[in-house]
Amino acid sequence: MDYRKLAERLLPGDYPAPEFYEEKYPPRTLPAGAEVTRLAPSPTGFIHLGNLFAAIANERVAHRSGGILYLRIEDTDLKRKVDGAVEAVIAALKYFDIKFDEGAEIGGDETYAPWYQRKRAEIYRAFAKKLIEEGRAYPCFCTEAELSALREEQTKRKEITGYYGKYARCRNLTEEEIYKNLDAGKPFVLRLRSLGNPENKLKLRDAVKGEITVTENDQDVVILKSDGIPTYHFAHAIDDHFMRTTLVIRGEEWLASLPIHVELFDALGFRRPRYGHNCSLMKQDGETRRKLSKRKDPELSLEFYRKEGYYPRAVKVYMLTLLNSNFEEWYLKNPGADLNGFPFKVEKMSKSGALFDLDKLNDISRNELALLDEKTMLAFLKDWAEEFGTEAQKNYFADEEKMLRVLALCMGVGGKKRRKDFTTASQAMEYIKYFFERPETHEEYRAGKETVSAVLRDFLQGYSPADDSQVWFGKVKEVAAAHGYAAEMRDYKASPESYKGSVADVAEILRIATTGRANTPDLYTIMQILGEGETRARLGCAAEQP
RNA sequence: GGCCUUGUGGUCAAGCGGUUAAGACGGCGCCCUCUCACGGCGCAAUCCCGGGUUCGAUUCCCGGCAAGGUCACCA
Repeated sequence: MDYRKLAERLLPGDYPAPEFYEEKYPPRTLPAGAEVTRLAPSPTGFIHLGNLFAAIANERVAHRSGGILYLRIEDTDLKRKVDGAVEAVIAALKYFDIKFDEGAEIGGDETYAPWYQRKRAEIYRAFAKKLIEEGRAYPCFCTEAELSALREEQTKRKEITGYYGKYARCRNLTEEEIYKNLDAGKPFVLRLRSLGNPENKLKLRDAVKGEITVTENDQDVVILKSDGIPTYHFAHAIDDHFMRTTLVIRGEEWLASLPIHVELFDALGFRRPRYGHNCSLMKQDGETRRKLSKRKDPELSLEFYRKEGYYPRAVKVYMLTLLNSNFEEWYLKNPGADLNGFPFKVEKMSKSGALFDLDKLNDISRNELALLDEKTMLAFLKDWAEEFGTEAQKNYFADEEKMLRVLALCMGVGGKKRRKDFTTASQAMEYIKYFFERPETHEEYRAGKETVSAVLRDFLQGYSPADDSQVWFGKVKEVAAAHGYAAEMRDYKASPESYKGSVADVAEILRIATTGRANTPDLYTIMQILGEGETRARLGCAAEQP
């Protein structure tokens, strides 16, 4: 068969020779050991936790090694295209401090552009044509119906499905048949003529999994779809070669198609990049565990964390603890340290899929928030409230001075120990509500109504905002003693039966009356922040209707 | 079903021929304490199973089993 003639018929016109592209996209001049990694999302605009997981790994590897992280958009499937998606991806990742050195909508060095696969059609066709000329690719005229019939047949006979060996009908079409189909205007795809044999195993080194066994590919996979656009596999080989990627870190779900990629790189005469297949995030679902899914699990969406008001750094810290097992230990020794200072290693990446653990994230989140100073916290909460808060919550920020005092108290700023009362912004806003709004409901008092009223009236009598905390607490003790409660905790513990209760119970009455809650930070400071008028109003109100 | 990957407490995991089998989260208890939070101390809980190899296997080999992934003109 005259392959050159066929190639010209299938992809007419002059295409540059491979050498042209080798020169146009020369090997990068980077220091020894520098890795070039990439993120290659399809432009759906939906970027989730799994994407972030891989993104952090790619970013860390590139930047730890003095290399490059770039963004390539895999827009070969029109159905997946969403307007503004690329900007959304960039913004979402920037939120987690992941920045690209080059790529779509990034600007900078244009040497390896374009970064949209749709704009690279000529390159793919040039190499497809070359493959046809070499007899390594052929047109396939099978219709979708024929293909699914074939698949059905294979399934019924319990054979491996796909287009391969004796099932690859168009692989052995005669020259006449091909031209007859072409003349008839039949649409066609271009398939790889696979030379592989699945009996043959190939041992490869995966950067995260170590030694892996790969079965040779024997599928005549589609490389150019009927619209002349490449499939993922073909575009991957060409793009990662000419963009000079050194390390492809991608999800484990790609491991199954690695044989295809191996054969494609070989057929094209390209040196393969190194691969690292990372595990996916799992979720417990009843008895079994499964990959986090877009439809079922809201926590997969990055939007979920923004809405809840997780501090972005907390999410990143959690991702890093899952990504590198020694990260947690390092971070324990260097709390609040620059995350980029951690010596991230691909080899340290986990080989098995981790169950996503919200408890752990929450713990990390509390710790991260406790690390902030009140100004940073204020800015974070304010931003959150602007976007997701209620009108009332937005108003909390009208008096910044007061908010700063509230935050300082709730975070334990100035005290010996930081407080860790909230894990997210939404929770924090709920938590500090009583500083800004009168409590609508009050938790149950343990004391009886008469006692509550009496205690409150008594306290109100002696209350003076000028008191310091010592004097203030002294007065609480006096009230306690006057109503049959132990003023000193140790007295109460020594003989609980001699008292109605202890100061703690009296403090509880005051606490619930002013905040509505039985548990709050230091009550003295709360009254100071509320001010005399508000404090008296709340206590008085509670005294009348406990 | 074929192929590939993975199996250490409930979760994330360190260890990789000899260890009382780290640590973190969660759970429970105690202490501190005007409540809560913080902090401190402690407890319960783990090497998937069966064969080898070895003086000795959680660690090495083989075989099971289980879980996950994947089998498109989607990426």
